[in-house]
Amino acid sequence: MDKTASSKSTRVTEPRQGAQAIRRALAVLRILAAGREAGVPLAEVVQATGLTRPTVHRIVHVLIEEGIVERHERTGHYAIGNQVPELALARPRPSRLLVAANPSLRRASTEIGDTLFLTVRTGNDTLCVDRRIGIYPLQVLSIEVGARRPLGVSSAGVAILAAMPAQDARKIVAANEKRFEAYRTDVATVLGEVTAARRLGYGMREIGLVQGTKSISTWIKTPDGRPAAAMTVSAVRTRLGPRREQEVAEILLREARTIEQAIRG
Amino acid sequence: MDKTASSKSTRVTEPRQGAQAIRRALAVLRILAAGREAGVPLAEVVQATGLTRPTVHRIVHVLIEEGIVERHERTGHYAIGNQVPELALARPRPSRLLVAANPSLRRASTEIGDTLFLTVRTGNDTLCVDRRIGIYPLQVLSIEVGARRPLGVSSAGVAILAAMPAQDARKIVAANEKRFEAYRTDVATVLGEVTAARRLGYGMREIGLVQGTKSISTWIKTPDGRPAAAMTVSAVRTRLGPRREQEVAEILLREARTIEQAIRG
DNA sequence: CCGTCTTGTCCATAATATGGACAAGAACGC
DNA sequence: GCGTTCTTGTCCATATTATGGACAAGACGG
Repeated sequence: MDKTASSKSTRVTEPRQGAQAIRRALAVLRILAAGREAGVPLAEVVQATGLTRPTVHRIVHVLIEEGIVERHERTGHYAIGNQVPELALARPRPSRLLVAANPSLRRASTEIGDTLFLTVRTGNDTLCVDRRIGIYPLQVLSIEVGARRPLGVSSAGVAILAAMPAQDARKIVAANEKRFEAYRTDVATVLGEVTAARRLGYGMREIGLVQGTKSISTWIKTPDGRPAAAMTVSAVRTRLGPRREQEVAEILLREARTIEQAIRG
Repeated sequence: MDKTASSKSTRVTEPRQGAQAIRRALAVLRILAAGREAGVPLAEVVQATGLTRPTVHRIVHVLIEEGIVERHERTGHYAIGNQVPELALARPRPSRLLVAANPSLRRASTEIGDTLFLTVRTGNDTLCVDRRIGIYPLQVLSIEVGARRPLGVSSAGVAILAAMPAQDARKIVAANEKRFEAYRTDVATVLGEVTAARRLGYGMREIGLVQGTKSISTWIKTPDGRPAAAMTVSAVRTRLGPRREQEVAEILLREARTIEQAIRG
């Protein structure tokens, strides 16, 4: 009687059934989360999840009745509702990672002077959870705390993918395929960047999500060896020439290792 | 063609179908949220939701796979997972209410000197969203930000119930019946307290949830007239005799009206 | 080693969620 | 005004999905 394999040590559990609807609702929520305050039109949720329109419509409206989703009067777009942060209050804030990373972020921000981001992996997305503004007058500020994107479209996402087994990374990238076009990229490009990052030891994007910017990201692994987060510097491209790229990468790598020690404690 | 009534002005929409499983999953989540960090054993979720054990088990484990729920190694209890605050980041923090209430809380805290709470209604629960510690050496601190309880078991809950149409209040109290016994109260007691609060103009509990304490709560209504929150003072009973109860209630009532003005803006 | 907890699993069955097809608005052009 | 092309919303027969009774397997205690 060994059907779903064991379930103790290995992480091969996924396929529990009898809850399609719940999984779908969560998939919808994650897409809505990517839309932040502004929210997302129904059609986009349909496209991003691959569900049919009636299904998404039904799910979204039930979630509205439950207070989990809100609808913007003006645009008709759907967004994460009040009740989500209310549920979140059940957990201790700030998280372990944020506490562990705080000194490193402060140190690196002072040393580097450009904008620093701390980004976590959540499912198939990256999520910006902290941001430090540097002292230089020209800062890349367009990415805010809470910003969520498919893994692979930012340098942080590339770094995180590079730090996991190639097969897992491929699976995630494939799962995000439908969402890539909105960011003007595709599976092949992303996989190429991931391979490059593996070779370099850190993630890099010559063309940041913001026009004219460049980003460098190092991954941060949990004690079990899986990448959980990334530390990123973004700056106008001209401020990150080859020599400085090297310098910045070294600082980021050093602090990433420090954070890894700190979460172990 | 008037089936589900209109849908524009009136708030009678509720009964959308085709999503039983999603609603159930959310009901489970709300119970887990009440368990905060410590979480809740399966049996208690079963009891509180009225669902069958196999159903709760299935739901909870799917939510674990999805990262929405976590399980405590030690106790086996289930709790709200990482991904919930991550979804919550999609919303602007702090909320409008928190911003609007801030000056009032500061003022009242200085004037009164005992612990002040701001509590919101969320579904059939109250949820503590802010707390101010006063200057007196003996403070009621056992209720923390994030604490969640069935509407009706705290003075804040009684105040909120008192401020809504009697019929709505009765419906909520009835829905919470199963959860009351854990707080050593029942439907009749709660309804009695609600009636008393309506007469007084504020909620009051001679026997607070903490032994030997007394609490006074005023409700805060949104512009549409529905109570959304409550402002509470808790203190050791001896510090809240009839004369001081009157004083404190007046301050709370004054600040509640101020907050109502502020959220209108 | 047996009773009494708890949590976990199975599977036939009924009920639920599904999605194709159609409808109803909204925004635009002319 | 009237077609055109968007978007979102609804219906309902159908098969897929979630359900829960019954049984199993640990964990604890005496």
